[in-house]
Amino acid sequence: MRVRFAPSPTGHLHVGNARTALFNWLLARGHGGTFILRIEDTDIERSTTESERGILADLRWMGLEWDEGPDVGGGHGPYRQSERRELYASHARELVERRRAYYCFCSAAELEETRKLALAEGRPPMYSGKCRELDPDESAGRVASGERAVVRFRVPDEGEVKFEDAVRGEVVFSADVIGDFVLVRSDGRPAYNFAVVIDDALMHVTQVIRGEDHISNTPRQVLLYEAMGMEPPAFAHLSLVLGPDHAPLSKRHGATSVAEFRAKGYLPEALVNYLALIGWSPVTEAEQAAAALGGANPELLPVDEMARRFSLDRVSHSAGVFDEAKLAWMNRHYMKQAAPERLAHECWSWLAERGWVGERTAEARQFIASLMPITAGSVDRLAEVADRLDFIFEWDAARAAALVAAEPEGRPVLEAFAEEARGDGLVDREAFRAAMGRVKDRTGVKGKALFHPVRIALTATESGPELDLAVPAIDRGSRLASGAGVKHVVSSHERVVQIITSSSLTS
RNA sequence: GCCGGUAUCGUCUAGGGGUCAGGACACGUGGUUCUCAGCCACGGGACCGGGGUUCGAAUCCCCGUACCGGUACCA
Repeated sequence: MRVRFAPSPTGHLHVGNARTALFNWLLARGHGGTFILRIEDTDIERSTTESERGILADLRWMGLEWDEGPDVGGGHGPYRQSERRELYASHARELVERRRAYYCFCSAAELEETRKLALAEGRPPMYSGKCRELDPDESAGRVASGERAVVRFRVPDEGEVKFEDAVRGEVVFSADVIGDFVLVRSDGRPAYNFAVVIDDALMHVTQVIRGEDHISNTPRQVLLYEAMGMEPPAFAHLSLVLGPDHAPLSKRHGATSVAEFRAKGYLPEALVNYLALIGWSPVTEAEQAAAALGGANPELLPVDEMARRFSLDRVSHSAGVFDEAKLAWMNRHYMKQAAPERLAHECWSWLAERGWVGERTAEARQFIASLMPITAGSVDRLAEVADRLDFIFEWDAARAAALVAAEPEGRPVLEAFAEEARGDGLVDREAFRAAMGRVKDRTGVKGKALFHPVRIALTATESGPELDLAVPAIDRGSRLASGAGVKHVVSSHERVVQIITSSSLTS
C-alpha cells in the first residue's frame, strides 16, 4: 500500500488538510504501507518555499512522518511538481501523438466570452471543442513556430465514467458534462488534473485519499488513466471541515491552521486526537457501553491505537463542524497527562514573553517544572499557564486584598474565619479543616464559595508568593504536596488572621 | 443553470425494519473541609419534510428542501 499527501505550498497547513494528511498517515501506518509527501507547486504565482517549509514543520510537529518526500528522498522522486516538468511534457506529447489530446489556440478572452454566453443561456459552461478537429500536423506546425497553445484532453462525447469511492461507494458521472480540460498550460506548466495523474501513477500510489473538493475532478483523472493505459488507484474522498456556521472553515472563524493552534498552546497529540474524530469514529460499541457505566472516555486514544483501528469504510460521508471547545477539553486532558518537565519546556516561550524566565538553566527548568502541577490541569491551553502563574511572578498584595473586599460573601466568611483562627491558632491542616467546617456552620456559605475568599486572602498575605504555591499543590497530590506545602499553609493562615483582623481589608 | 455529494441531540458521532435511539464535547442543577479551575453525581437535549413499501420505518425506495463541492490556462 502506498498513500500520499499532496499539499500545495500556498499558505499555512489548514486543519482540514492536516486531517487529510492524518487519515492517509493512519491508513499507511495501520497497514505497514508507505506514506509519501508530494509538493504540488505548479502554481508558481502562489507557491512559496516558505510555506513549504511551514507545512513540513507542521506535519512533523503533529508526528506525521513521511517515508518519501522532497527532503527525505525516495525511489520515485522528485517529489516537487516543479521538478517534474519533463515528465509531464513527455506524457503530454505522447497523448497528443495518439490523438487523445490536442493543441488548442483559443485565447483566454475568447474562452471567457463563450463561457459567459453558455452560462447566460443556461448551458453547462464547457469548452466548445473549437480546436478539437484542427489538423494535427498543422497544429504541430503552429506550435513549432512558437504560437502559444494549451494541450487539451479529448473527453469522450458520451458514456459514463464511474469509480469506486472507498467512503461513498460507486460514483457515476456522465462524460457529456465534462468539457475538454487543459492538460498543459500555454507556458508549459501542467494543470492540476494532469500532474496528479502522472505523479500518482509514476509514484505507484495505490489509494488516493483526499478532500471532497476533488470528487468532481476524479472522473477526468479516471479518463486520463484509461487514455494512458494505466490502472487507476482506489479513491476515497473525505468530507470537508466546516466552521460553526457551516461554512468552510476560514480565517473569520478564528484559528484555521495547524500553526495557529500550535501558537495558541495546543499540544500536538490533542490536535491529532481531535482531528481524527471529525468524520471518523474509532469507538467500539463495547467501549461505548462501558463508558455509560462510568468507564474510561472511549475517544481518548493514542495515535498508534488509532492507526491500528483506522479503516476508510468507517469514515463519515458528511461534513463536520470544527469544535474548538472539544479540542480545548482534549488538550486539557493531554496537559494533565504530560510530564511537568515537558510542559515547562512547552510553556517556556509564553513565560519568556512576560519576562519571567530567561536562560534555560537546569535550575530554571526545574523551578518552572515544579510550578506546572499547580496550573496545568486547570487550563485549556499552554498559553493560559502564564495567566495562572501571574500571582507568583507578579505579586501584588494590594490587588488581591481588593478582590477579597469585592467578594459578596467575602467579608462574612473571612470574619468567621478570623474568629476561628483566634481560637486554636490553626496549627495544622486538620485544625484548618475543622475551622472551615465551623465557618461553614456559622455563615451558611458552603462549597467552593466558602473557600474562595479565603484563598484570595491567602494570596493577599505579605509572605510572598512561595507559600501560595503550596496551597493548590496539596490538592493535586503532586510532588509538592508533601511536607513543605503543609508548613507553608500553616504559616499563611497566621498571616491571614493578621490581615483579616487588621485594617487592610477595610475599604 | 448543470453535474456530483451529504442529511441522528447545539457540535462530533454510534446504531439501524420492532432499541428506554447509545457515547463524547458543550450546557443546566447539585456535591466537593484548601483555586470562580478541576473532579464527582444527576439532568435536559436528536433520527430534515412529504409520500410510498411494510403488520411495523428513524432505518429501505421516491420526491422535495437545505447545506457543501465542482462546473478555470487554482489546486
